[in-house]
Amino acid sequence: MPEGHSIHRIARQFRANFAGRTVRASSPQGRFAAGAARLDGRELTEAKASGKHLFLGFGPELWLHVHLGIYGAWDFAGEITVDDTIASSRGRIGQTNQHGTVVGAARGAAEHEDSLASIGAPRRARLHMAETEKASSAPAEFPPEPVGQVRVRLLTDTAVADLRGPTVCELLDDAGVAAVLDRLGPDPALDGSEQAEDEFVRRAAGKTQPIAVVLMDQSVVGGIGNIYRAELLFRHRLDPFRRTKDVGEQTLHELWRDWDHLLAEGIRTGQMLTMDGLDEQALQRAMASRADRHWVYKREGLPCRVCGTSIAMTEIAGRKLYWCPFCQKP
DNA sequence: AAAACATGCAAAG
DNA sequence: TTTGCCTGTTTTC
Repeated sequence: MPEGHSIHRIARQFRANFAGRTVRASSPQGRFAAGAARLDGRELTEAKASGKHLFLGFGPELWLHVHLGIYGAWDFAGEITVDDTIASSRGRIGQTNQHGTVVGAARGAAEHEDSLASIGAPRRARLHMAETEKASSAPAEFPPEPVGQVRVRLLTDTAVADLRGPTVCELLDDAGVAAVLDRLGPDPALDGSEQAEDEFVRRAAGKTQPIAVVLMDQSVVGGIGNIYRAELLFRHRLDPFRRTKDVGEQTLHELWRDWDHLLAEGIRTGQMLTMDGLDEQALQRAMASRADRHWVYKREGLPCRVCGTSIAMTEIAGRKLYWCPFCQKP
């Protein structure tokens, strides 16, 4: 279920707790036994994300490539770093100032940094990372017994990471990683350059498919899922069904920059906050209820926050699409 | 408590 | 086009 921000946070977790460590690798479930055997005893050297894809490097020419799909999750335990704004309570989100503006909102790739004030020294804990995150107290024993269908377990002296339910879990060499990255569209959190922005516009601009479909096409731009798609379209008051070639390059550039902004916020907070500038009260409501968290996503039949029109929903390309028929008129 | 649903994707048919 | 993944969350009974 996770969209791009979650995968970047998982990559960061691996950098913080596993990079530079020798790992024991196994497949408690058995379905990745051969792959785990090849990883076993090697050093985890690198962790990066592009779109919804995670790449863990194990020295030269050996990568673990993971895609979580809908059900996938990583569970960390042991001596691990924890983002305390998430914690077990589902968290307080970023400080807001008197204008209701989010303070410290990242504005680009340069600000996607690992060193966040909210992440302290490693401590004994457990951390579930999927589309949402939940921290809890550490299991009594280390390493803990695998729970459920653990495809891969990566274990250091002090930390363990269990992968369950992935759509993709495979080993690649450098060329294999390059091939995957090549078929993926640019990801502003991986590459916030102007070239990446131009690449997105180039990949999108000529398409006759609806903009709602193209935004979720991972070969056009990385990391946008069903929620960010719906919310981006509303934020730009765009008719979801307009052919992408008719959207205009200016708007495509604006969509890229807004995605950069939302993704940076998602990575920073661990939450998909798609309504900027909420006051404290609205923020509390948003945290308490999904229906109060977004402009249109999962708000079918509820009044549009801007014009009061009933939010519409239909299925397009097998996924539910939410939009305001008035604000996002053709 | 049980059922329905989902913030994807790839493989199978 | 359908199925499998294999789980957490939300909704319904």
